[in-house]
Amino acid sequence: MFKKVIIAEDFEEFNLAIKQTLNDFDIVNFQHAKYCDDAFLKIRKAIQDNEPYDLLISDLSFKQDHREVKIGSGDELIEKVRELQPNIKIIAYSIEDKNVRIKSLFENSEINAFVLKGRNSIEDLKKAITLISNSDQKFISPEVASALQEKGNYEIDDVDIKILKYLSAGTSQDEIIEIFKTSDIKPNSKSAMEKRLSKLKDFFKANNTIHLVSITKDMGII
Amino acid sequence: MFKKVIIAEDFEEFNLAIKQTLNDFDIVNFQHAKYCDDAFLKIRKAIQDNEPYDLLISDLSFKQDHREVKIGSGDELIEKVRELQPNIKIIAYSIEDKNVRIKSLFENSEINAFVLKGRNSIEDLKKAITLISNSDQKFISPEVASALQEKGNYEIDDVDIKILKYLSAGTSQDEIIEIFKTSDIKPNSKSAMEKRLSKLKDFFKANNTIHLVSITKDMGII
DNA sequence: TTACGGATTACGGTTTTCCATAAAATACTG
DNA sequence: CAGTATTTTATGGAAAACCGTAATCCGTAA
Repeated sequence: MFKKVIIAEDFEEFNLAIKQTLNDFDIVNFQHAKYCDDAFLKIRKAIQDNEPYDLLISDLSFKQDHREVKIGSGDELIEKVRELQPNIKIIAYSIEDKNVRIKSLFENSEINAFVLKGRNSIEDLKKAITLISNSDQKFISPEVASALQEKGNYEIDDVDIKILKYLSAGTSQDEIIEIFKTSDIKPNSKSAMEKRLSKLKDFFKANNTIHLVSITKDMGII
Repeated sequence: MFKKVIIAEDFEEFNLAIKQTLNDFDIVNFQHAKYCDDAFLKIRKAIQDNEPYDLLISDLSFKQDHREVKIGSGDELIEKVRELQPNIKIIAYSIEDKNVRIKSLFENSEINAFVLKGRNSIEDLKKAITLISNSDQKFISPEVASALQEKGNYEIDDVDIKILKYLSAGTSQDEIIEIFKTSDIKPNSKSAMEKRLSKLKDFFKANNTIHLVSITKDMGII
């Protein structure tokens, strides 16, 4: 079982629930941080002190407030932590239920478990901790387990995202082309723009551009 | 102080936190429901039994799952409850931070308090309960207090919202007109549609329709 | 009834987007 | 180097959206 745990979570309620869960496991050596930055610093300090954490439980989205932060999301935190301390076990604990993001967490950051916040999340959290503490198995909440089976990704690149963001900000296609030309972004013809949009609409099964922006907004990719 | 409380909240973690808060007030007679439908039924039954609740603490957004529901959101629940039992005190307890929705809750459903879930929500919840239990004052979490000072009422009606929703779902203007004609929604000409959209774009300062949908999505109107 | 005003609808021209095809540029291969 | 893909750009016509103006409908009041 885990000996030293760090929690990154901004909401009081979830912190409370996680603490109680850890108590049930007789884990007493844990700390929590309400900001990703704090969590990261603590993890780094623990390594320096030769008393590293062996489990990170992290939320994905953090509310912005007055404080300036370097790491603004759990995704970033997880990525950095995985890099800093490859052997730490990581549980993502979030309301996020978009397949793309969940899959990316498992593939790119090699998280050990994904627990979906919801009507049965505490139970799931317990299962996840039990499972990953003594094995290298992965845990994922059943409601979103299908995320991992998703096949085939055509990769969406930076330029795609840029286009979508400009569109959602009210920029016309022609204007975007102009912007791309002046900032020297490579494919910048009318045709290229149209082809890209067509691909995106195809990929996201969108009827038209409005629909496309709407979908990608919902998915949180813009 | 309140004698009998009902909680409508689907997440375990928040339920736990609310319960602890009520304990601090020595309120022991409370029940919670994970679905709006259940909460409504309990409130109605309590009235019939002549033992009505005197406080409702309700979340605004509820996760959808396999179960079919009549009341899908806290907004609806609150509206119906206010109608059924005008004297009940209502606390909306939500992550929602869009001014429009908060303002509408105070104005249309006359909620007594709005507590924003976040880094200090338990404290706010306590303040809200204390304040509204013995007076008719309103409470609102400071982070969103500005919502009430917003001026300029919208003349945006149901049809506007319908149009925006259809647009964001990928329906073309012509298709929407067809739908309106078959469902007998009153202004259903091409011109009317265009004029409406033009008004909306003007009002929201949107460059084009994509922008309009994007803005209204961000504001939580659709 | 008639006259007026507001709301709705109809119409026409312009712009933007959409889509298919072809030309040009670039990369890849033997 | 020639020849063949692949990618990027160009072109033109169709559809959709945009925008101003004019005609029509409809309720109200003189």
